[in-house]
Amino acid sequence: MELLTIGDMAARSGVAQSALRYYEREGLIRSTRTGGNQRRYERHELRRIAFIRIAQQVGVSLDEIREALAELPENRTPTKADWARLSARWRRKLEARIAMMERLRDQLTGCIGCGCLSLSRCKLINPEDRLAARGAGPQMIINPPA
Amino acid sequence: MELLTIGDMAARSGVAQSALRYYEREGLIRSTRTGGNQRRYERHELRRIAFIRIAQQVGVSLDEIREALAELPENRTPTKADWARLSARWRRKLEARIAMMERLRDQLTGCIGCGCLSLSRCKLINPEDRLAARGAGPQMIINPPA
DNA sequence: CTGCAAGTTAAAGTTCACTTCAACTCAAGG
DNA sequence: CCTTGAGTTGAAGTGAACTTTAACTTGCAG
Repeated sequence: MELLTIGDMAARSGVAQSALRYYEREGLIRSTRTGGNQRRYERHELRRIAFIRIAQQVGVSLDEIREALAELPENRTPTKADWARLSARWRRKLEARIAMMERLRDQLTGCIGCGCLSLSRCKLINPEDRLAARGAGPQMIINPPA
Repeated sequence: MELLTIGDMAARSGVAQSALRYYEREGLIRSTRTGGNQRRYERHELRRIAFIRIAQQVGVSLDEIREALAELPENRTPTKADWARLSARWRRKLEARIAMMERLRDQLTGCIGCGCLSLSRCKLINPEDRLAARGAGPQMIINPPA
C-alpha cells in the first residue's frame, strides 16, 4: 500500500472523512488524485493530522494551525528536523497554556479559602486594580504580568 | 448601590451586556426586574460570572457550566462553603486537564527526539495498539489509562 | 461484466457562543 | 417636560469547525 485512500486515513487517524475533506479545503492537508479523481494521501499526511488534533487539544484554531504547518517544506516530504522545529515551537505554546491553567488552579485554590470569586473585587484575581489598564476580567489569570 | 444594572455588571465583569443577557436566557445567571422591566443583579451574581469565565478558560462548555452552577442553592445567596465545594470540584477538573496537557507536552517532547507524530503508528502516542478498543486517535493523550 | 462499497462534489444544515439590529421604553438631570 | 443615555425585546447574523444530503462516479471482487 503506497498511498492511502480517504477511508484509510479516516480509520488510521480517527478523523471523519468529511473533516479530512474540510481540512484539505482549508489548506491544512494535501492529497493527490487518481485518474478517477479520488484522493490519495501520502503516509506522512497522517503526521499533519496528528499535529492538527494535538494543537486543537491545546485550544488552537485551525487558522493558527494552518500558519504553523505552512512552515513545513512545500516541495519535499518533511524531515524529522522539520517536525522537530515545529514541535519545539509548539511545546512552548503548550507550556504557556499549562502555566495559565496552573495559575487558574492556584487562584481557585486560594478562593476556596477566602470564599471569593468576584471578578473585580477579589484581590487575588485582580489585586489593587493595578491591572485595570489591561481591561476588565480576571487579568491575573488570563493575561499575567511578565 | 444595592442592586447592579446590566451596565454595572458588564463594566465590573468585563463581559458584554449581550453576553449577560445570553447567559440569563441560558439559565446561567439570574436577575430580578424593576417596575420598568429592567434587569437588576445581586452582587453575588458577579461570582457566577467569574466562575463561568474561569470554567470557559478551562475549555468547558456552557452546558456543563450550567450543570455545575445548578448545584448552588436556588433559594438563598450561596455561602462561602457553597462556592468552596464547587471550586474544589473544579480544581479537580482543572488538574485533570493540566495533567492532559502535560502528557501532551511530554509526548511532543518525545516526538522531537524520534521525529514521529503519526497517530496510529507512533508507539509513544499509541503503544502496541493496546488502546485500539477505545477508538482511533492519540488515545494516550486524550484519554489516558487509569 | 456486474454489482456494490467507497469515493466525489456543491450546497445547505448544525452547534456553540455570542453579537448586531431595529424598534421601542425607561430613568434621571436640567 | 424634554432630552439623552441606558435598557428592553425578538429575530437575524456571525464565525468556527464540521456534518449531512443528494446526485453522481470509481474501483475492485466475484
